[in-house]
Amino acid sequence: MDNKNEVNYSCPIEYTMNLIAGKWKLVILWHLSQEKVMRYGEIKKSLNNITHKMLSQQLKELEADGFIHRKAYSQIPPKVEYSLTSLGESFFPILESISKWGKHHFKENEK
Amino acid sequence: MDNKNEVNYSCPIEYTMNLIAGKWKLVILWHLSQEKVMRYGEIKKSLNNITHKMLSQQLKELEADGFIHRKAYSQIPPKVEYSLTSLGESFFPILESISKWGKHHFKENEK
DNA sequence: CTGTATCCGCCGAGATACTG
DNA sequence: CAGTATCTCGGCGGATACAG
Repeated sequence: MDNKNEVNYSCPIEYTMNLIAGKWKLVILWHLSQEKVMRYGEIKKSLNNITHKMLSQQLKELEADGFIHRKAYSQIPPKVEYSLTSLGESFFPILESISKWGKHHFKENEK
Repeated sequence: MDNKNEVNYSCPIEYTMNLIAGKWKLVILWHLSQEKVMRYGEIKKSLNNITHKMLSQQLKELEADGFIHRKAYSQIPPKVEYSLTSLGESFFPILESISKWGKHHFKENEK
């Protein structure tokens, strides 16, 4: 009897990638891990070419997955602060290894 | 004078993610790092729900980016072996940290 | 067995406008 | 300032067939 009706993750990478795949999530987590607390507008400025819609969408998913915490101040104009949860912080080793790789291999493409 | 006409990678993560984003690439690299040499059919079997088209596409991109090496035997039926290049092997720290994260956090979702 | 080509439905993602 | 809703469209990705 096989588990036909379940998603069968053949490996942990597949499992993880289904949580963080996409161009933006890890980048957002990375900035939050550096700055600790960031407002919506700050996050937007730190990313290239991300649209308003995409960013709110990604933030919502990250929050739903329990990776980030959202604190809204009830005021006009609104102010919202984002920060990593402890689960979000558990990505730090991944973020570091990717950042390290990027730094190393990006240099070779610079003029 | 700002570099307006260039893609401005605000951080190394963004740079790297544009190379390996997507659900499949890291999974493929991971299996190759474990098995060293795999035939097309072996890779396909090791992945869940990937279609023929998607796999050839991903393999082609990985080869174009210099992450994997492709060795074709001129025979009928054909035989093709894929393996990591040294650049591909440089992803190992990333793969390891993701695998480690997945193993740890996947357990908590098992029954 | 491995790879390419074509057709096509669906949804990711941009643009825009509106709300509190 | 932060977020939602609607409309729209290109292209991702599945199914299928064909080639070597």
